Amino acid sequence: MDVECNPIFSEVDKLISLLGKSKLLHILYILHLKEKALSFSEIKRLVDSSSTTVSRRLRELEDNNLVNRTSFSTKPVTVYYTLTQIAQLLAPTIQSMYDWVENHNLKLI
Amino acid sequence: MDVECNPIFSEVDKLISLLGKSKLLHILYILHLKEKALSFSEIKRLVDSSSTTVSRRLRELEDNNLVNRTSFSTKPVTVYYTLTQIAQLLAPTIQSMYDWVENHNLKLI
DNA sequence: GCATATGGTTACAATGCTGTTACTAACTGG
DNA sequence: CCAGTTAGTAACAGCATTGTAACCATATGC
Repeated sequence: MDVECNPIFSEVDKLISLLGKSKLLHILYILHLKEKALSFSEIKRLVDSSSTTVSRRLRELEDNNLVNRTSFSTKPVTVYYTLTQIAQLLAPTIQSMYDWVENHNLKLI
Repeated sequence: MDVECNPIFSEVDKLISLLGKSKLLHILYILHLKEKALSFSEIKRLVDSSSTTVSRRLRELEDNNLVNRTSFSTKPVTVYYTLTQIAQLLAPTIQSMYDWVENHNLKLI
């Protein structure tokens, strides 16, 4: 076992710390469900959060290669976000978390 | 979608906040892998953490019905922890998180 | 000129979480 | 009596995260 020596455990720590940030999981889930590129304002509306939070989360997701950011020179500018290939492989895991919550009506503290 | 109105989303928030606490996911994972009851000190050793942290996490897991706590009147007293049935249903999700990290050698920030 | 829309950033105070240290209590063995 | 084992708890300082409010630039419509 040797948690302290196994690099997998510290990498999982980073992942769960990232996923635990407010709204981040919902952003990934919504991008997965919609199966298309979403703009900043669409994401902001769908997760019902402030610009600050959405901006912070999208930046962190991009830094970790979990979302692609593409900006188009429309007027005004629009920026679209999609899941990266690696994030799409994580999507079933995220989905199963939502399913678990839904199927066993919990009362977590 | 309506994240703000959907009770599933706020329940998932609670779940991910819980899972995000330090060492908590590792405790669940180890209890899943070992497939048997583990004592406080075994858990402490396996996840390589302080009494304080292990104590806090086990208490939170118990409060959320994710672990069973059973104490035996040996001398000195021993306390054993196991996954609840509902936690066992979450175990594949947790396993898939570890697998994802292992299979796509990441460099998360 | 002014409001609105897009997509953000900055600063700040409050809250929450973390690790460390010290401590408890019951019991055994020497 | 003293050390060691089991299973924790209490207090505290420091760090991280959060939400709020204000602000920025660019461009269109009236």
